[in-house]
Amino acid sequence: MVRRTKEDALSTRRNLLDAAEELFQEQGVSRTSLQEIAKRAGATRGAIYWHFRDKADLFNAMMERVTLPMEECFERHGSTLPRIDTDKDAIDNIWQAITDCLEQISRDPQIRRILEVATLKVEYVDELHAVRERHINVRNAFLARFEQSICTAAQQQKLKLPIPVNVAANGFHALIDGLIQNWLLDQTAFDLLNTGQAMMRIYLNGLGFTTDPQTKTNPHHAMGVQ
Amino acid sequence: MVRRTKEDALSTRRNLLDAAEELFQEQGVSRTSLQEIAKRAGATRGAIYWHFRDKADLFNAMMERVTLPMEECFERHGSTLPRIDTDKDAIDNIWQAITDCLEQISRDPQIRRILEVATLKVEYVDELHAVRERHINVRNAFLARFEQSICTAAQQQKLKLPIPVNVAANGFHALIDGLIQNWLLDQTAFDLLNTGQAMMRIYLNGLGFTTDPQTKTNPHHAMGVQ
DNA sequence: GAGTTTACATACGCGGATGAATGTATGCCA
DNA sequence: TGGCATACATTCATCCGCGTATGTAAACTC
Repeated sequence: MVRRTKEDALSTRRNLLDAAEELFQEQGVSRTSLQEIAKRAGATRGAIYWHFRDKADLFNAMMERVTLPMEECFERHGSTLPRIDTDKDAIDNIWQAITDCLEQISRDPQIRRILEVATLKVEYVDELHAVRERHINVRNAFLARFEQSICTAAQQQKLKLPIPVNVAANGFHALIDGLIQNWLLDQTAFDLLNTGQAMMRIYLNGLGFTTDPQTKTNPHHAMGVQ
Repeated sequence: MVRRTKEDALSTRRNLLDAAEELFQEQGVSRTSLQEIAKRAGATRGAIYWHFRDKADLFNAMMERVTLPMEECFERHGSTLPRIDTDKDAIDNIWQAITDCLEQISRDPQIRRILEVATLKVEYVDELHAVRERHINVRNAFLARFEQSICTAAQQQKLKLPIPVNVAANGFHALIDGLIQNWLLDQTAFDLLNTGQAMMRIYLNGLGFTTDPQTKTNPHHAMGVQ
């Protein structure tokens, strides 16, 4: 084989990650050999070992391609901490961020594939525990964020929460997370975005918040999705 | 090694399943060899191949030890379909069943281990797809059950639901499922039972149901846990 | 108490995956 | 236009796990 230019190398790397994505989804991570990945990418194992240290390194690189855009959702909608004197309702930021996420998952097949791999097709142990830690960190960031928002919103609406705010945050996260995971298990079972918004309304309503029936789907903005 | 009696054989089988449980939890299913399982159980691979066809068969047998007691939770509380003229509130049955489940998970370390393996330490592909199908079936049964209950309860309380009943059921399931999975990810993060009950109250309240603040933890009854 | 079955242990052969070592042809830079 | 680094391909040695075949001694049956 001939030596490639720098752009060719990047494309090779992309092809490897794409092939890994597909094969991981089809057969699971552990049952997929580097040989197979290389073959589908039209390369050899040599290319893999050039771009990545080992399979775990490749896996982590693959995960980067989805965690980044997902985290952007939250940065887009209120990266600053909510303040009581903000014009918009504090709940609204959360609502928008989640809606944004769900839309992205519904629309982008690549994100779907990777999420499916991450939730169903990989064993969270030892050398892949970086992903697990990242998972937990994302969750904690989400919880802290939501606790703040819900606290502020309660003050805005002069509302006494029926349960402690951290419990409310945990529940909200469980709701969204469970919804996504269940949807990944059978993507024809229900509509992710609609059901998700309905769930949020029910839950927030149960907390005592008055949510104006804003089913407004935000007009798509340019996203940095690969 | 000497030939054992029938009871000894059963105990060997139990030991193998116990060892598999532990090792699967520690290193994941795919990275655990039958050799290791046999060694920890104080036996050889011969014993495994006597009791089980292969690793997938062993895995399924291990799962049986938790799916059965969990399914019993629902059979205990209203195995019959809810009727409008039933004395108790239809929601109450669901509440009790979920509470029962959560208690069992909190209490029994074996159930916890197996659930952890099932959600984090295994790849749901090909030969293990029996488990995945069982998962989906359990979910569907749960959904059907909850749809019935919520429908009946709405009539009992003369309530017009804000969202379609199947959407409400999906959301409820996602909430409980997500809660359990998140708790498994970090069991010190929150209290499963209390948070679960709070979540149910919030969600049902959001649907419009009046839930009497019944934090009543049902007195433990004898369970057929293994 | 002889034969059969059970409940394993041991031994064997095989494929396949991994990581490292080595080969190689080209792009790039001075 | 040489020389070095790049971007792989190829080869090699090793190991490990699986399934199966076979051995075996005790339990059970009659």
